Amino acid sequence: SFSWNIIMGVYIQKGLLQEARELFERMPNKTVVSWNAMIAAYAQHAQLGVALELFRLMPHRDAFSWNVLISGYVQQGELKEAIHIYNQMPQHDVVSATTIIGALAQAGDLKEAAKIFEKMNQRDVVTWTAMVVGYAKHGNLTEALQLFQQMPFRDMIAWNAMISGYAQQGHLEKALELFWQMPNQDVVSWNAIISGYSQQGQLNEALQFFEQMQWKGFNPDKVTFVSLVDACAKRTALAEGKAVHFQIIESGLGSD
RNA sequence: UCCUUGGUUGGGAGC
Repeated sequence: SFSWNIIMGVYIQKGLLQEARELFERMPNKTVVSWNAMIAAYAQHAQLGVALELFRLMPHRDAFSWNVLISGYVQQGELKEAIHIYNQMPQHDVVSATTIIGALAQAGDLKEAAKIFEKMNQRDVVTWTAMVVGYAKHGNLTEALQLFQQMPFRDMIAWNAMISGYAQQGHLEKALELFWQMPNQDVVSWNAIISGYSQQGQLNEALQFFEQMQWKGFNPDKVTFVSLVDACAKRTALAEGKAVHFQIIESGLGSD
């Protein structure tokens, strides 16, 4: 049954829902994972009705089943309905709570997000990061930083989230301070700074950082280049734009 | 212990 699920997963990944469904129907030994995967596929492809129908039909539901459905409603922007399902869930786990926290935070309802956050008995690094991002994206960097500092454990995504928060609000000095403070950077960290400069219209700083990232052996990606092109366009910096364009071709990302 | 759910970086298009 593992192998059936894996093949079904390939269909789903390619967006072949009909094929996945046919396989699902023909599977002699459907497990809860098969059901969950099928429900997730429909939920992510804006077919919540079908997802819900399968959810109701399935013989045994686990936490994944609930979470898959909840995140489907969140992804389709149906926060109210997502919360409604969340409230019907027999036992919330860290994923379901984090999904709702993330959705509330994104919608700007940080009070409600914080309420759930505080009520949770276990939070993990994902939960903390969702809160940090929520505050940062809504301009409350003080609260974001406070939570960030209170985190029991910080992974690279958490660092990047905090850095991006500062960068997006134009606080590049603070962003840089954290950038150099973090244990290791990845391409996302570099991009966060570069796009921050780009959004501020600080093309020279962005280009300087771009060079530096390459000295340090990081490969720029599509996001890096889009940020730079954007910065060049803002300043109508034709020469710089051409230089960046040349590097895009050189990097093999020209067709993206 | 393998298949299904939640957090971080960009311009545009779509929902």
